[in-house]
Amino acid sequence: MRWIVTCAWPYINAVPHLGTLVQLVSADVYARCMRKLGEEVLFVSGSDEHGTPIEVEALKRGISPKDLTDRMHRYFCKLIDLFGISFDNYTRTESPVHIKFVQDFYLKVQKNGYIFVEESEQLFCPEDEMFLPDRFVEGTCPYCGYEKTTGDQCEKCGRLLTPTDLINPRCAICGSSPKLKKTKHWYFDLPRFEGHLRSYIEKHEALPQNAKSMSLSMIDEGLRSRAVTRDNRWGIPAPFPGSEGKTIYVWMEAVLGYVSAVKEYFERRGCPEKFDLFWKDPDTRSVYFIGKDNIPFHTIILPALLMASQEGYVLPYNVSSTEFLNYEGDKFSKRFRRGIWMDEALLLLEADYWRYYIISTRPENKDANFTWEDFEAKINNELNDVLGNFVHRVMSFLASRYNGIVPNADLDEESSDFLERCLEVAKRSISYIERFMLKEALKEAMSIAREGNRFFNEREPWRDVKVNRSRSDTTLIASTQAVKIISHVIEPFLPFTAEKLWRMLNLEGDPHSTTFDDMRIMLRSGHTIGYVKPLFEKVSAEELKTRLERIRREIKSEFLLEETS
RNA sequence: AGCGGGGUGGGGCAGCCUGGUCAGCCCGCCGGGCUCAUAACCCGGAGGUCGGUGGUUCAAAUCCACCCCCCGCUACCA
Repeated sequence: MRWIVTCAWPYINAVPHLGTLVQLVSADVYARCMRKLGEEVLFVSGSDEHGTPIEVEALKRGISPKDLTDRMHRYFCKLIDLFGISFDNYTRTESPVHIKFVQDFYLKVQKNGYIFVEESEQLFCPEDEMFLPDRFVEGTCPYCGYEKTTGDQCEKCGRLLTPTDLINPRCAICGSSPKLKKTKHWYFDLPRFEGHLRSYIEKHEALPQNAKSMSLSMIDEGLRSRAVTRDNRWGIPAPFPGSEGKTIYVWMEAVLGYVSAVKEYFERRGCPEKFDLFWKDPDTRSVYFIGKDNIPFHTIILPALLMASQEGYVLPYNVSSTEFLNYEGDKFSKRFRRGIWMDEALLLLEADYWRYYIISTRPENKDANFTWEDFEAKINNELNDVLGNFVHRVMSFLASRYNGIVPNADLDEESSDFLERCLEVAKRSISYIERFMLKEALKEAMSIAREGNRFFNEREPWRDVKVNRSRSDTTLIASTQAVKIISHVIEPFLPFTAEKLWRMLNLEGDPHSTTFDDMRIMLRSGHTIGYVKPLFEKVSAEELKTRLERIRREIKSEFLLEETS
């Protein structure tokens, strides 16, 4: 089986916060796990850099959109690397391969008869010389009289609006009053795929229930055609004859990045023919880690586009969507500086602390809440006390009483039962990952350390080492082996910790390229371990908050890591 | 407003599809044990009748109806 693992393309109008990290880490855990199962995996994503918000942001800064996204993309690549997200290709929507792919793709869709043209009237700002998306028109709500509502939905009374409903409409960018102007757009004939989409979704067992029911109810309500083009300047030029000056709507091109990123990967490696093997072979499964807000783009728009191309692309195998991560009971907010941003996080603690927290609070069924108190508790009482301490008590015992050398003894029944249990738990953890239940999988992985602590306690090797040496030999062999098992099982979640364990155990190779099967291989007696050092340290929420405030005060650059590195 | 998801001991969650053997897990709390280990580890205990109301059933957290609260989407924000 081949796998294409992806997550939603981060929109890079600003440095992303921990919410974005949920999708990145989730996808990474899955990709790493699949690799260690010996599967063929391609893990891709990229920066989503077109669209109005970026155009506006660039306008505000007085630079070109390309300059803005060049810089953001570079910075983002750095963050991804520091968080240990193991992309095979992290690209961007400005990639020439992507641009050409999207243009060719839509010409093909048009040739297949799924594109039509229609004229409509839209608000246009003469000052900025651009058509305004609904969100970028402000005005007074005709229902409740709220004066600062936007053109899609009233922020006060919640009623749905169209921008032309607004009293005194204003351009949200410059404040001048927009005029109605005629414009022509190219539409994707989505309703024609209702039947195919319905049967795809109904028959597709792997799709989770939430994605299914939401998508089916949308189809039941009736799908509408969607405009493919926009009047934006910043974006991929629309390829249709007569569409000069228009660009492709960001969402209608960003979802195709999942395909183009694979194409780019193989072209770069000089084997473009492998692209078909990944995207057109029924033995390939594609999985998407996304937030709940964009399920329909992955269960409806993307499959419909793939169908419309008639290229035989494989349809999404699973769309694993999470709810939202909030911050201390509120939404993350850049404006109010509420939340934690990815670069700030790295200045406070190493990536694995965050990876652990992110997965253990992964909002799989309902919104989750980051609180400093919870963060401190999880890091200290679980990561530190359960995992860190188990590893450390075993390794330091081996170092101080055995000179760091794995002793020679046979396993007794109790200790081989223990190792059998560890392997079973490991297997369960892996199977939870395969079923996209990452939170549960991490819990299982941690419970190996829990088993280990119990085993070590019951066997009391500190007593045996004086009076019954051969029994404590056995205890240590089994316990050290459990540490080795942990180094495998934890790798998808905590890759940096897995590396540390690897070096501490003085194993050959690295924990990333060996398969899970290797965890069964016993450490040889006489093997010398590398070094012993606590894996983690405890954190103090108060201290972290103070440090964060200082960082925000002292580092003026928007790119924190560039100034400090 | 419509649609989708959620509401389970002090906190965080699982169970619900396929009704009984489910009230389970982690943290915290209380008591005990141990001393190899980062005052870490192990064992035991207290604490919930599963948002509300009504219904189906021999039996409901689990199915049905209505209601309340939170989140998201509703197609030109991404």
